[in-house]
Amino acid sequence: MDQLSATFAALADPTRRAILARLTEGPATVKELSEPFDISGPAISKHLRVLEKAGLITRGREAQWRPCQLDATPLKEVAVWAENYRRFWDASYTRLDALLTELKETEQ
Amino acid sequence: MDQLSATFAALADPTRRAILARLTEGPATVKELSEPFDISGPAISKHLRVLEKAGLITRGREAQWRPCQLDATPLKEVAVWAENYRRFWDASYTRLDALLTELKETEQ
DNA sequence: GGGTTAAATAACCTGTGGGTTAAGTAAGCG
DNA sequence: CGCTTACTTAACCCACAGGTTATTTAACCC
Repeated sequence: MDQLSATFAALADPTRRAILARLTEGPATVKELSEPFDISGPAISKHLRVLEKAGLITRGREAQWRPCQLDATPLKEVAVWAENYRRFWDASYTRLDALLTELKETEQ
Repeated sequence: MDQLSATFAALADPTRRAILARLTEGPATVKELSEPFDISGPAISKHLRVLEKAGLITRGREAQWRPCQLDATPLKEVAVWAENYRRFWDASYTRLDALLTELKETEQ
């Protein structure tokens, strides 16, 4: 699976997006991250593994804790990818497109 | 499934992203869209249904053709969502964060 | 009407995603 | 050493995603 697909797949789950949001406030342990959800520890571990494989988090080791930290690098790729479609949602670009089309027609 | 999750899930597949890229060049029929891939028609139909449910394409009806058209609106949501993480990948923001932290510490 | 083309639907297979519980690993602590 | 805490791994379940082939629907064309 390519990098971008892995990133999108990781982001498709609300729990994982919530984990990323929490990590914007700073590093956290697995226990802390699991607090807001009523799903089991192993389920959280799996989510973290997906995020780690997608390169969205890095993990440390401090005694019996495995602190997680956000790595937003892949999100830059997402932003860049989405930006390429800006002209298709942006109204001013749409008007520009219409203008260009019109010009092209009058040329012929 | 919420809108954002549906969008990310739709974007997680490379075939579907390729279809969106093709549709930036203008509307296309199902046949035309399936041309570049060596997967069956029904498989393409399923991909299109996913894209349609995510609101990324709209479909018309012209005789026996069902032309597909790009609707990038959900991609704006993606861009906005990703932009919220800009300060975590942008180096200058990182330096700003460091500066703010430093300031906060000297205040105490 | 009969044949052809475009596309969707149905039925099926297989892999994987997200969840569970139970057991294992690893570190702190009395 | 033995107990507790933090976390992972293993084994399992079920739903769904992505693919297939075969069939159906719908429209055009002769």
